[in-house]
Amino acid sequence: MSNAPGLDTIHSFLIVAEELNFRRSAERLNLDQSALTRRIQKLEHSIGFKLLERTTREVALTQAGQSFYKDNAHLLTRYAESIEGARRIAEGKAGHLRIAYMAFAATELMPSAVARFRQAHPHVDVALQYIRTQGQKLALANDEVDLGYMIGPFEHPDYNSVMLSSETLYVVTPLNHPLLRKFSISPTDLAEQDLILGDMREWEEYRRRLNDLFNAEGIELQVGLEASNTLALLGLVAAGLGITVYPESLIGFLGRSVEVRPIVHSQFRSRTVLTWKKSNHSEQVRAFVEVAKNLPARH
Amino acid sequence: MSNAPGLDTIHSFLIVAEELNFRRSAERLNLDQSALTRRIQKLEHSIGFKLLERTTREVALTQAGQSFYKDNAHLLTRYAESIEGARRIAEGKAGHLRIAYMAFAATELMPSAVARFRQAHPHVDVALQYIRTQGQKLALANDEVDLGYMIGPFEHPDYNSVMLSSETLYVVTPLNHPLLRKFSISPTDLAEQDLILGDMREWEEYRRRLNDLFNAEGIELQVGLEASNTLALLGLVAAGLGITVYPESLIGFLGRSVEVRPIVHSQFRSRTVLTWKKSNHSEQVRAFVEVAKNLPARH
DNA sequence: CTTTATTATTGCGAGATTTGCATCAACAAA
DNA sequence: TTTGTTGATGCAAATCTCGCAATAATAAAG
Repeated sequence: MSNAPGLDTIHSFLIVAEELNFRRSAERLNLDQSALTRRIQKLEHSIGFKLLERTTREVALTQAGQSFYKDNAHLLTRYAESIEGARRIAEGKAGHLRIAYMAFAATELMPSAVARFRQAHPHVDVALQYIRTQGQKLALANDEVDLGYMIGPFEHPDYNSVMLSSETLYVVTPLNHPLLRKFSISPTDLAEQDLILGDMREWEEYRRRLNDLFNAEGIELQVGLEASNTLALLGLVAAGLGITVYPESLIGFLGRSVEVRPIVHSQFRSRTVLTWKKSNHSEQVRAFVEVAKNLPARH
Repeated sequence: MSNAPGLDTIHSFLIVAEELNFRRSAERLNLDQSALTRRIQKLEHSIGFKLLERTTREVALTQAGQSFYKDNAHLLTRYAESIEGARRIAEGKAGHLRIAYMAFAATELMPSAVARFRQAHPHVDVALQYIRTQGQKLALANDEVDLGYMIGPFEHPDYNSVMLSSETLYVVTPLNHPLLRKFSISPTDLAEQDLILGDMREWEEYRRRLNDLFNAEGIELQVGLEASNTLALLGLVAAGLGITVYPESLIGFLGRSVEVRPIVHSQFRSRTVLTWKKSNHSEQVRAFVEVAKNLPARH
């Protein structure tokens, strides 16, 4: 039993079983007729019984040969299909991809990348999941997602990450707010203002980052109110209870009840990175990152 | 594409995919570890992409490798099963057999052979078909049946046949018939008797044979009446309208309303042969013939 | 930090396998 | 009888495969 036949040998038998003629079969196989004869002989020897009944003038399938043919007729096709399926995955044209995203990537960065990726790789099924930055780090570690759009920067020896955007932060104020007299705002202008921010549980990383930024400038944030969603937050701002700070990608979605002004300061930016495990060698990940990095700049 | 892998190579990959360790896999395969490495390398080269991601310390399946594994996990099992199925047929332990029989084989010869054959080859399904001798010759020629129990002898260059029985012929008479005074009958005793036989359409070959036998003795048959089935025939005999001739195998089935006497003459016998096409190399046929030839003599 | 142990890979020569060419034996058709 | 076609076989060259030994990478242990 040590000598299992090759797929080519099985293929040879299938051809002979169809042609019932060694010379023609050998021709189809681009093989010498004697070699073909020997392949069949060896195959028969390896399984222990005759598959073909042959005289010098005629070749016929034995009953066992018929059964063997019927059972293995599609073996090669199946094998070829298994290769094609695997190849599509290897080339990143199939398989699946689980992508996590946080709020700031939800409006522009993630959708446009996913749209373009799906166009290029229609056979890859993409699963999207809203997870906040901290949760994404756990999800990545546990291999629950393949990629995460998170607030950056993020440096870690086990992960790769590329910075996809560094957006200007904007101050969001009620209409007719005093700050609007200036066309652009500096961080120090916000020192005395009441801030309305998302609460810690929901806006964790963003709050942390903002704190760091202001502290670096020697400014202590005065958070007067908290809300857990954007709509509530905007309502409070519009009502004149304070101001808030949002990255550029979101301000296009704000209503007309508030005004915005950019914060002019090289450090006051919101950075979004795309992160994945270094040990994740999936070709789909590579392909997606490629797409995400090279998105055409939005006017 | 000319280098299709061997089944052993595929097997090797499956093992490695399970073990995720070349050394252990090589051990399971009774193969040097370097040879295993090369098999996998060659396999990957033949399909054009990597199946395994390996460092010197760890082996992991690529996504493509996972897909390839899943698709081919049962390839070897299926192949092994295809061999087993074919082997059973090759050994005559499976497959199918179509057997035709005529009346004289129906009571003893065919049933006992079939019974014994099915016991030895339970996986062969046997299809039985009542066909008269002439019809069997057509059925065999058209490959509609594999074997035929027919009235013999039958000689033909394209067919094999073995004689299974040569039975004494018996005269069947009404009770108290004059012929019963003799314990055994000679053919000439029948010269003046009224005979009742099966009609030509239903009893074709038997009638032909009987005619030949009597003619060879210079006796012209006087067929007084014809019937198309045995029961009607016996009824006519019992009613005293004539006598008839049956082979030994049937007289045990006759009722008590008639008497029988053997015909003592070396040529006056009914021969039953089992016939099959020489071109039919089915192992089941061979096996059945073997069984049929070597049936234990009945009592 | 060094040593040790374990891993997969690579170089190489011996042996086995496969191939193509030439030839043969069987047999059908002319 | 001749001719042509079939599958099988002898043989030598090319190719492939294997096992042994050595190597490089790296994790674990001292």
